[in-house]
Amino acid sequence: MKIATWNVNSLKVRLPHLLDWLNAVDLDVIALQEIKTLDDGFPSAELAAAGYRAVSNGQKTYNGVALLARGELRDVVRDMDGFADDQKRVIAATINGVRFVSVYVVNGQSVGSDKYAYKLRFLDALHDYLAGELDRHPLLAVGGDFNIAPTPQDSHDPAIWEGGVLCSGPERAGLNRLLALGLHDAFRLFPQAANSFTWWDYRQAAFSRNLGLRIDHWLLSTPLAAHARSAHVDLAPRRLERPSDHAPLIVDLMPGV
DNA sequence: ATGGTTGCCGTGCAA
Repeated sequence: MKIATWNVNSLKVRLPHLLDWLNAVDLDVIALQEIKTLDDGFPSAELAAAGYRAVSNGQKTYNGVALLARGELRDVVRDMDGFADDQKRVIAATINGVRFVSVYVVNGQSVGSDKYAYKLRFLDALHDYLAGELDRHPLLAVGGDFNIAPTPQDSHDPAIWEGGVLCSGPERAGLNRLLALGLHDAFRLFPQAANSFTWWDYRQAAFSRNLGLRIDHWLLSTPLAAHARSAHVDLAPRRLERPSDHAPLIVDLMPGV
């Protein structure tokens, strides 16, 4: 089973890229973030024609997440129970016996800002939410834009990024608390090239200079991580004209999970 | 040099 997570930065704008990519890469499950569209405007027919069912938790202009699958999506849950939030950042569904979560973690703007405080609260809520999901679903895969680079090697220049938003201690502590639940950063289960990133700022030709961060992740529960056979960033969609600022992260799981 | 790029029913704001 091949799974991917991709922050598309507007599903409307990126739909041609997404459809071409789905055609080129044989994926079973895709977690999308920043779809920036209401469920009403969701391109279900186009995706169905490409062979995918979809569920979404959409919002106008900002945020919004979705899950696509070749198979049936069961027990769909939107948002985190008990965390009051107008922003649509979480959706979960069970596919082929595996529980999937697509999450768009708060960006946080800058350390010490109100949005940063909201990010830390969101991470706390995500911790409690995923603890519950793990209790119910031993096979759990959480994919998304976490807006956190786990270590200094996950930014192109620690001198610039360390301590700032996306690379600060409290954010990393929040991510490490998720891992301490028994989740594993799928990308680091395998040897990877240095300077592997998933996001590059649109400005200053950051992508062509590989000035990026690794902030998109698949977190796998221990029984699921045991079935992972590879993980890689797919740079092809980021190279296209008018791309998302993120590249997809693909994880291959052995059949029969 | 406090810039720069993208997407949004927007004309500033969030990323």
